[in-house]
Amino acid sequence: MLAVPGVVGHPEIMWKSEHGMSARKPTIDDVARLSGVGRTTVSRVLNGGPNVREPVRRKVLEAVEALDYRVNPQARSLAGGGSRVLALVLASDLDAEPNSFYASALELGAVRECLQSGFQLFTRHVPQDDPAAVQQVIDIAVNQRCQGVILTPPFSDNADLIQQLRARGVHLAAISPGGGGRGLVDAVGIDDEAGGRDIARYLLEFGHRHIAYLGGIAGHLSAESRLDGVRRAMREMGLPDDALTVERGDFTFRSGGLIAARVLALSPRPTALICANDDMAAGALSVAHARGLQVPGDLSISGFDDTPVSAIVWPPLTTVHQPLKAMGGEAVRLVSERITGAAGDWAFRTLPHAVVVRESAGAWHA
Amino acid sequence: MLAVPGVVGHPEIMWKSEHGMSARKPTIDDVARLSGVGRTTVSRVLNGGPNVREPVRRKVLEAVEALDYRVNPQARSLAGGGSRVLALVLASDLDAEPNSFYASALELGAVRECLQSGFQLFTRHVPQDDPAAVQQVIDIAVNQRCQGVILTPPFSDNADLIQQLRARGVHLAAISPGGGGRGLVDAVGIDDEAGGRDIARYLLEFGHRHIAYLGGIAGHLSAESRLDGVRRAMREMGLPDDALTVERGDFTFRSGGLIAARVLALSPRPTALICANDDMAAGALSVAHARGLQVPGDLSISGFDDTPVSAIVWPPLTTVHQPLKAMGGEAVRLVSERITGAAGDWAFRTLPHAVVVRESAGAWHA
DNA sequence: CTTAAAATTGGAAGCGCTTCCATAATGGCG
DNA sequence: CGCCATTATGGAAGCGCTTCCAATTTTAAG
Repeated sequence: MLAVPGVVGHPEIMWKSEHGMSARKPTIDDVARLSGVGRTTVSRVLNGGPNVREPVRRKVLEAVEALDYRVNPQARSLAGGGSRVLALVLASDLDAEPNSFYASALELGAVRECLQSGFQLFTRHVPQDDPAAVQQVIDIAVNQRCQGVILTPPFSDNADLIQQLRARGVHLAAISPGGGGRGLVDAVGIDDEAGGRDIARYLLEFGHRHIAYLGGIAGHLSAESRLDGVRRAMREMGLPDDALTVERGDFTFRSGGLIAARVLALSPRPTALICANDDMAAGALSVAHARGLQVPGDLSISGFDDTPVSAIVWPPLTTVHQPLKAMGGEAVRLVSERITGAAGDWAFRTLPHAVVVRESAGAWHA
Repeated sequence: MLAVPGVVGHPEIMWKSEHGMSARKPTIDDVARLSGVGRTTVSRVLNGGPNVREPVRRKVLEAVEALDYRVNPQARSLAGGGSRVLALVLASDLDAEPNSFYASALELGAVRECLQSGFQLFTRHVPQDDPAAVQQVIDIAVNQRCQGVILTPPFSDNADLIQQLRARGVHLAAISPGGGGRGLVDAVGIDDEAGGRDIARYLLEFGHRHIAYLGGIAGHLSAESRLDGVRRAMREMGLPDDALTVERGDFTFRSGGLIAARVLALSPRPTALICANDDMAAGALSVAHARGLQVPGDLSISGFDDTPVSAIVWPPLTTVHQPLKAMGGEAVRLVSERITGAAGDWAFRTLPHAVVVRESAGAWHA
């Protein structure tokens, strides 16, 4: 290590790196002293402020390097720099396994963007059906002094929650809001209605005429518009309303199986199952296997989301791809723009979806 | 809201809840004023300190309630109360899907425990094969001023990383360390060797005599001892060494399929595949399906971990259950004990595992 | 060369909390 | 009833940073 003039006289700055903890982490004042400028100037350099001449900036940066200095985020936050903390709120049924792949993909995309924009991300799972859920989300945001919160369905549609968070000065972005959150908050999502229409069309082209839709909870508005899309596709193909049977579950593997069993007992038996997400499709697939039905020979099944689940099951699921990572990243960008102060109307960014053809859907044996 | 004596004269405390942000969040001084005690006393109550008389404590708590006061964690941290931030570090191959279920289960358990003990948890995914991984983990810990870090495999075995983090005053706990981390750090895990032995025995009892072990990367020590267990079981059953074929992948679905394909081309063909985790088993299962092999009729397959993947595939996987949530929780407890100051030798808590019998393993057609 | 305007820079005041230390109240005993 | 050991309580000093504002240096006109 260099013999640093400014640091002389502060013997407690030494690092006893061998036997445990260092005596003291370098502070902004250490950097200021070492680079021979004022504390304020260092702060300017660190925060990309204006009015710093190039040679000065370089000197400061060198000192930062030499001392391996890192801004203390807690101090920065206290001093008014903003906590730079964002929370990603995911719904989950407490002890049931969360829809991990969906959540992970969103999180991954969000974290990556946070790294770039210098935010810190917390991911928190909140039991969606809990009546205290709203309060819990607020607690998360307020307790940690989050500057922003990213809401996922069905929280994206909770106008009350949105209102309350905003009243406490928290900036927001929503992922896939349906009617509720739309226009109330910055958001990102795909065109769910088109997604539903596309997958339905794909199936109808194989000639399927009895279709069942395995949906999620009704309050999940974006998933609900997938159903609207399915209905539209059928109408456009001139099919009667009773060609479609609709049943609802809760997006879990288990409920997919339960509903599939119910639907497969119908007569005439549907030849295709359109599921609201991949997990439910996987559940339906298991039931099909258990009954010895060939997929897609006896029964076509489609998923939604294109999470890894769709590739893991057999046969792999034909599904609708959602760019979840990109959605997570975009959500971060949206809140961060709000935090930076950009005003204006609530944005809704629509990202592209696509039907991913694998092997679980096709024509059926006569 | 109550007309609060102490607050009079501070008109800026009002909440303009309608049009956006509140003017100011209540501080500890507001609580002190309202309850008519000193700031220090409030702090004591908030932190469970000694020497506070019951009526005083109650008064303070009432004021907290009335003002909906929350400690500002940033301020507390700055003042020396410790950041109360923990980081859970997970390995992942950057763009490959992380083993989400494994990660989520650990995280869920950890978060739950954190809620109880008042810690804040960050979950961060670090590309394991990156040479800069160690530095990245250190950055996460240092930048956020984490008090503790929970390491998962293969970081649990990285003595260098452990050393460096400790040198910076970060407290640690490791999940499932193998040789490397064992004895260097507080840790929790199952008896992997016994787990491997148990599942191997289960299969051998069906009479399998040609077995392939689909392992993970060799550096993943705890998974490696599962293989030791398998070997031991075979030896105990008097089987020759060449009854076991060992191939390695990287714990992903994809590599499971790749290796399975290779192994199934062997002659004589193994009648059972023991996989190092559920994802690889799922990959192997897909390959079996693709080749028209009956499972378990033609081929038995077993997983490890008992993540939801094992229930989602068909047939559902016989696997070894790891109490992942409990492990996550225990890890938090371990670091938090260190932070609180309990000294002593490094602990290793062994949690119970169990063979979960489902349908992917059994006897084979003669 | 002056002189005002613009660009840099640093001093000082907190942000909300914990903690050290001094002060005040309480209690046990002789 | 006093006196000293406890037990309670509050005052004041920072923790490391951002930011307001005043001071200083440049630069651009005049």
